[in-house]
Amino acid sequence: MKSIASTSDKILDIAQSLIVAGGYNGFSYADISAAIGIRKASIHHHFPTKAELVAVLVERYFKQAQAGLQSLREQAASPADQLHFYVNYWHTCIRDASQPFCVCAMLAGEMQMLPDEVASRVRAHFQGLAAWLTLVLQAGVEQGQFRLDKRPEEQAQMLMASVHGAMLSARALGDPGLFIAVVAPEISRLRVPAR
Amino acid sequence: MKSIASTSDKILDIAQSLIVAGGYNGFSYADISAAIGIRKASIHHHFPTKAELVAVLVERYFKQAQAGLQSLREQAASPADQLHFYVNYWHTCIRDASQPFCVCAMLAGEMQMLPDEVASRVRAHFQGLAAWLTLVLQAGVEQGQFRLDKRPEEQAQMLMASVHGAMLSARALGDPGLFIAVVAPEISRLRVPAR
DNA sequence: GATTGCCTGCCTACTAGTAGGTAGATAGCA
DNA sequence: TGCTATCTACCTACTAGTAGGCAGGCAATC
Repeated sequence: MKSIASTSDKILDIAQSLIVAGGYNGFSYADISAAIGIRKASIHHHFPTKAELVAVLVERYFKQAQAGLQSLREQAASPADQLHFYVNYWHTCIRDASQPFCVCAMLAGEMQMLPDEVASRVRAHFQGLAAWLTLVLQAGVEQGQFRLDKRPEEQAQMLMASVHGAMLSARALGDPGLFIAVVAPEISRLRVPAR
Repeated sequence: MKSIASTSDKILDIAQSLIVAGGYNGFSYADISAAIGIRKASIHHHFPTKAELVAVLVERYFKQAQAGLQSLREQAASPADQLHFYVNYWHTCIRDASQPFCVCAMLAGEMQMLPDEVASRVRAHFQGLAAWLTLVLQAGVEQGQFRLDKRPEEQAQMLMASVHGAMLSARALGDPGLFIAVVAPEISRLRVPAR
């Protein structure tokens, strides 16, 4: 079960943290090389081109995210809890600076100049996240936990925008607490008043 | 009144559109050079370093934004109208792709690796925008136009996040209409119900 | 059981091209 | 004259990517 990370996994890990810090054009093979103590050419052995590296990276991120969200829906007690766990995941990441930004949110900003194979995967992540949020909101309405002003799909888009915007504000203003301060009220207003 | 744009203005204009497209690391002096038909070295005459160019650019953007928001507060009839005009400005920019993203939102993502003189100005823009939104919301409450769940400063942060997140979603999903679909309901829910 | 050949992972050494930036000449203008 | 804006020509450092080699593992063959 416990296995040491393969070189290609290490490359992806480092690349991911570099992208989170500075985007697609914000890192080079030389940066990765220095970070994991391997020659530049060896990275090309695993990932022939930068576009391919990032495409694989986003694909991996997409799958991890989908799996995580899926298991959240299976395990967390209620739709409200599912939402709570989701935002809390990011709250923790941002607070301890382990991954203070979503890779896909980062790349979404650079969409216009991303290689196609990367751009399409970033788009897929946004669609997947919106779909998950829609399902959770729908379930919450059915169970009488949420009351929405708008259709679940629209409310999901609003929530997703709120999360990504809050990440941006937290980063711009250098205030990790801002993330939860923005997102928490956005969620709690969906809940039907306790009686 | 009508004056042809100076070379340094043209440089800033092009640089701004390039940053909007690809961020700080997404453009080079060569790109600007090609776009306005001037040699690379001539750009260095106007802006010795890239960091300085972008710092001046963000400063200019900050001042333009502040001036625009200020005059909006003086001219627009009501706080609700002021908010309406603000989001409509971006709605138009995004729809006709003239400036489909806020420079500072773009740069905020790259905050960690931005030169200090740029980062501080990006932060200033976020603070300025939040302050403006706070003032508008406060005025709206005083005039009985808005009813807020939270303190105006918090509500302003939520609104700002929503706007930036909506820009990101619109870009990621390639759907300009998504911006207003997300932001409009976020604003209309602040208004007290008509009676 | 040794030999053969292939595969993986990494290496050194290199390429062409681009990055930001500089030095110094020139042309026009006050 | 001196200033401003531009130019040509160049620099160094770095970019993504390539060529070719080499050590070790694995597996089929003799």
